[in-house]
Amino acid sequence: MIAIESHLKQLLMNALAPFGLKVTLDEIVIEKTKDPKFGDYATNVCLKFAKNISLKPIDLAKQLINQLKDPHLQKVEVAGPGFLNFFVKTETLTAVIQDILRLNDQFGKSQLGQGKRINLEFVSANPTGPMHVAHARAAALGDVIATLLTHVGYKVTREFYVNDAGGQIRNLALSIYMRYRELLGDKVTLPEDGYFGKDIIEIAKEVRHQYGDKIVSFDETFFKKIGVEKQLKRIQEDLILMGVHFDVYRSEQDVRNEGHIEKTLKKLAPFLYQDQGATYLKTTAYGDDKDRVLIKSDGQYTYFLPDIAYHQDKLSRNQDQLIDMLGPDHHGYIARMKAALAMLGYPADTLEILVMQLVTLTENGVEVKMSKRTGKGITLRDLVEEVGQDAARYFIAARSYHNPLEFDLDLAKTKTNVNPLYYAQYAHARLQSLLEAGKDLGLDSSGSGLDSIEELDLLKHLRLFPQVVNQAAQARETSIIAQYIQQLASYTHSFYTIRRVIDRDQPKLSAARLALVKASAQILKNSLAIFGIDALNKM
RNA sequence: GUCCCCAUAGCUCAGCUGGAUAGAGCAACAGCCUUCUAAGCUGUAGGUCAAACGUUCGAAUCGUUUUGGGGACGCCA
Repeated sequence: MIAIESHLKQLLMNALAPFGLKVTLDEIVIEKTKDPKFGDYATNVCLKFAKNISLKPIDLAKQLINQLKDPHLQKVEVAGPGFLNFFVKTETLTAVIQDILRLNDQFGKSQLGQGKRINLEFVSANPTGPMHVAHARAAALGDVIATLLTHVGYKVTREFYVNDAGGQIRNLALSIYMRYRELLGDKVTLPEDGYFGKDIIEIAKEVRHQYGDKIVSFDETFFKKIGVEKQLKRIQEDLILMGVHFDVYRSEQDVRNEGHIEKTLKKLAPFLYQDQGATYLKTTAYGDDKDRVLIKSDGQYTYFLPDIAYHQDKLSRNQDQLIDMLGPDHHGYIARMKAALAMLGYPADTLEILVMQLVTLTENGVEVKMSKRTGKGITLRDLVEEVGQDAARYFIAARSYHNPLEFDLDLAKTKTNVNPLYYAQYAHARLQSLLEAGKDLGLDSSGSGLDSIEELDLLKHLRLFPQVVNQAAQARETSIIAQYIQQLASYTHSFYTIRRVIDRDQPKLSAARLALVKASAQILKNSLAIFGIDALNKM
């Protein structure tokens, strides 16, 4: 299959040269037309560059058109104020069918990333309690972005940072201990910043079951270890519910124990200073709006210092680029972490931070804040149990991460056309049933005889898939794939309804249409696979 | 006060490396099943792209300002 956009760009670049216009490929914009009367593709180069050589756009277009002879083009027209409209030969458009049928699930993949290693850190929920809907969003998005990057040739490591050190974990340990004492009949006062959830009582019960009543004093290390283990296990169970797998769980405590902090401090030495007993990092030297404390006056580290050490640790594990996915409350953190990495000598684009916006849930048009079961905030588990893994993943990843997400629970549960995931699945199931019913007719992948609007729309859209995947990966925008899927499903349903595929009086045309059906089904499958969703053969 | 995100149809959202008449789904209305899955299709209606100014042959898209909404600004993590 010829990549028509780049082909046309090349053609235009060569054609413009004799006019004294030196234009790079990147400066030439080829766009898909909205209206078939403008052909298949259009360019605005004449509008853009005519004035450089003191011509009217329309005159340049008229002269240029004679240079634009090409075997793939049926004709080229000048339109409007100076657009060039390209009408592509049908044979060129149908060539995509053969490519898809040859490459199957490889169609759409590329080597754009050239094997570059990307470490994508996401979720990293604190092991102090159950994961909530915000974590669900991070989990689904991160996982789909990772798949997307893998598709375009990056080597991706999915990483979860376990915040198992620091004050909050001490609070967790203390909370479990107090609940444990409580079980033994003691009157206790829970720590002010403690954790009061039912999960803590459960853990205390398990501790008592396992160790009996013999623990008399607060052994911080012991309770931390127990607490983190239990909570992390729960988190991992939840991630499985979401269909998310991490390659690396990296413990903050390990990062600390392995001496990364000391090493990092040493490297940062030129940028450190003391003030009122605290150690500051001069992040303002690299664009932050104020300097940040690394070591508090009581000798404890802030969160920031181990986190710098952690980023250094990730990079030392042979990673070319880091991507962090964070919630909106962390946006202030971007400048300081980038500053720190710059001080450590890394190029500015080493760290990329995706700031994800908030999630709200609605039911019957009303925002749902509390879980019906627990009366607390809605957990990831509540969400998956309510709508299922596929819908949860699709609804989350179908929206751009940088906009707030309104998750409509009713919609995700609806098994009708209202639900975009069902719409796409239904399209796939219908195509599969055609292939089943028409398997005696064979497939004609040459595409000869396909010339209706419905067929051409579908063909043009199928051709776009590889570049859509690349574009989505580069923008880290899974929503672009969802848009593509909805459009593909729409073209598929129109084609299905309007053109009869299996017609035994016209076996040649049927075979050609079946090949198109097979190709379309394959791309529906490939695109859903990016979301980690299996296409359904029957519904 | 500073910073980040956002504002497009009644609702949920696309479109934003500037381009021809601003799109989709839902909701509303009118049609389409004796033949491949009606969980579908076709059509009608619905808009001051928050506002103003600017850049441009051309602005929903770029810039400035204003308004409105959400969030962040710790020796918390």
